Amino acid sequence: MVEVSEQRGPRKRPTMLDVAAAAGVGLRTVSRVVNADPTVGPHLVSRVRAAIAELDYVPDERAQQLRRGRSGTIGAAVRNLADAHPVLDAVDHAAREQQLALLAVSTDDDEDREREAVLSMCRRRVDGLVIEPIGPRHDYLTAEIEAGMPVVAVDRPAGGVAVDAVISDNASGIGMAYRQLATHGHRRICYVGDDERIFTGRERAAAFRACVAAGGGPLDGMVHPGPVSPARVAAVLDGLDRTGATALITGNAETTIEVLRQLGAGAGRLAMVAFDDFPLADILRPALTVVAQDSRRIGSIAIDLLVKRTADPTRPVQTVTVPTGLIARGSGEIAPAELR
Amino acid sequence: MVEVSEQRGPRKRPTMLDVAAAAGVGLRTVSRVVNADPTVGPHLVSRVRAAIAELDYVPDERAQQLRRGRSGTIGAAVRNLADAHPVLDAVDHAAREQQLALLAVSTDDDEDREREAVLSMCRRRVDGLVIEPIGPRHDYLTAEIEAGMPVVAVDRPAGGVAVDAVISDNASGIGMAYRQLATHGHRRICYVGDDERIFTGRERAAAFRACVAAGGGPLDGMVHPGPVSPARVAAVLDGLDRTGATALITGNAETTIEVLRQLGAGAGRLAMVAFDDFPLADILRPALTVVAQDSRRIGSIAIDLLVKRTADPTRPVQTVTVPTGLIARGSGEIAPAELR
DNA sequence: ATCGCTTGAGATAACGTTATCCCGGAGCTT
DNA sequence: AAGCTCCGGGATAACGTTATCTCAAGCGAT
Repeated sequence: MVEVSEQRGPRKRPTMLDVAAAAGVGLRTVSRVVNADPTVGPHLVSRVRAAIAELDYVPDERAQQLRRGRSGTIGAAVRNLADAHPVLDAVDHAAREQQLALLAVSTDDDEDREREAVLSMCRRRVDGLVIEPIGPRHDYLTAEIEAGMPVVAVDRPAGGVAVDAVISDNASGIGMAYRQLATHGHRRICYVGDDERIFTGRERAAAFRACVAAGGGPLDGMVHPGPVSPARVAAVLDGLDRTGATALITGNAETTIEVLRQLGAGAGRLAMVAFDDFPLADILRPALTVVAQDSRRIGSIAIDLLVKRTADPTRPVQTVTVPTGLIARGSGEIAPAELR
Repeated sequence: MVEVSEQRGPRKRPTMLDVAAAAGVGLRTVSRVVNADPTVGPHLVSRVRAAIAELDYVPDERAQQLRRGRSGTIGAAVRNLADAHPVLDAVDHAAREQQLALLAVSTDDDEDREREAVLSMCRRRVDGLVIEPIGPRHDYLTAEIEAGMPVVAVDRPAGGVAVDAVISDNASGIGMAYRQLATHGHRRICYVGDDERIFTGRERAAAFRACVAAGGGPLDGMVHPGPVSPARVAAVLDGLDRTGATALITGNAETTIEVLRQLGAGAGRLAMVAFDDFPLADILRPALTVVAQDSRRIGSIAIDLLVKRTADPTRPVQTVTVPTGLIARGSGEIAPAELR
């Protein structure tokens, strides 16, 4: 399983001083050329350029960062790097436009891990922090924020500390899901989603209750927030017959997938709208109607907030709510009579 | 859409010198305490600790890096951050175990973008580079490698430069897919996959041809390498009837998804094995039989190679091939007679 | 012809760490 | 009791940049 071949040994890296010596100019002049300072004569510029090429000189950005006081890096602590993460991708692209590199770590949905990762990024003096908060409290950031570290929370607000946040309009999303099902004739609609100890779980369950109350449908046995587990999902699905529910709203992607897994071939036996879009949702049969978050916009607003706060650290903290959108694909447009 | 609240202004960050002054000790002693040097008396240790807590001192890792000569960071240039990326996740976890941070950039499948991103990481003096190579040539890395930068290519080998690589056993994977279909009675098997200008596309198409040749089946009109596009996939699917193919092997996830999208409800009309596993493949109907790459292992081997090369830069360059595995879920186990 | 002003370029001091060197005092031997 | 080692701790010089300051030369203006 292992092929072998050869390689040369390493050699020392040239520094600005080496370039200066090779070009026969002062250290500062090399720095000026590297930074495209126009006050260097064209003759010297070309001499320095030649020396740089000759020696394969590559400036050490760590030293630049130290000297300049900025790291040109923003840190992103996201829940997961393995699964699709459109927000991270948007953050990556938006950061790149600002000439910022991205230090990415996954928090694995672990509170301690998040703290550790975030503080590690602070030690690296990143120019800003994008956090998908896990735990309820983020006091450990207080000192950093006071020291001027721009922080923005995405998806959920941070607790116990005043930071900018970008969150999806969960209530409106649930509202669209509910109305879509109601419009297609469903009166008994059930909701299963995340634990209410989690911000999004809390918001979405609350919004669902409000919809039912407003719509006048039955509420008893229809709302199922809680930790995502196969057993809990199974219990909810079993309960559908008892309550006579003909439609289901799932509150997050994880729940959605577990529901789909258990429904299997019986996916057509109830109407369904899922919170969170995901790749392949359009390939399922029936194709899945979803409430999609505008990840690209969330990411770019996050970076935008960071940049703005960097420019003006005293600006008021704000929470931006990004609209969600319903994508009708079929599963939510089945009338009760059409269910098999 | 915007809520406003308040925040305090920033304040200056304390340095080691400030801590030393506050604790009434020498600068060096603070450094020793921070680095847990045992040669500091317990009395001073507690005094320094108190000063650190008092001032909210956080060491500047950039300065440490500059002084120590190592950045404690490895750079990963991957094709895409938006989609699921198990290798990146594995790299993240493996790096963490080595106390290394992860600088992640997406190359967006663009050759120039890759070069730019990689060189940017070199300027940051990352301790190692994990690259999912895009273009055919990576000569731009020569100087860096000679300067001692450890580099490992994943998924595909790098061209024109001697670096370690971790790649999946594409040939064996295609072999398993082919045999699985053959075992279930298929004689006319078709392959559609990536462009042969791309390494994996080339390897997998070649392996498929070898399988057909060995199995004695028809080859004419059965092999369809090329850039992934809806039109090309449509053409291939149309051709299935003409050639009488009863089974299909797809060469990468992108192709697989396009095929599934076009098959829609007709997914049961041919047997299918896909190269590359993806989330939800088990939820499709029929559930998708796949050849899965061992992403976790690829990622951890990549970091392992980086660490080893850091320890011994003169060690021979090696290419590690990681086995792939067939996961039978149904779509590949349909006999020709069962096709509807 | 001298003065002042612009322009190009070098010397030198940071940036915030860690490593090297050195020193003063305690504890030991002879 | 003097000389020795040992050890805790401080002064100071790096690490590789950029910013400030200085200065010499060139040049038009009075």
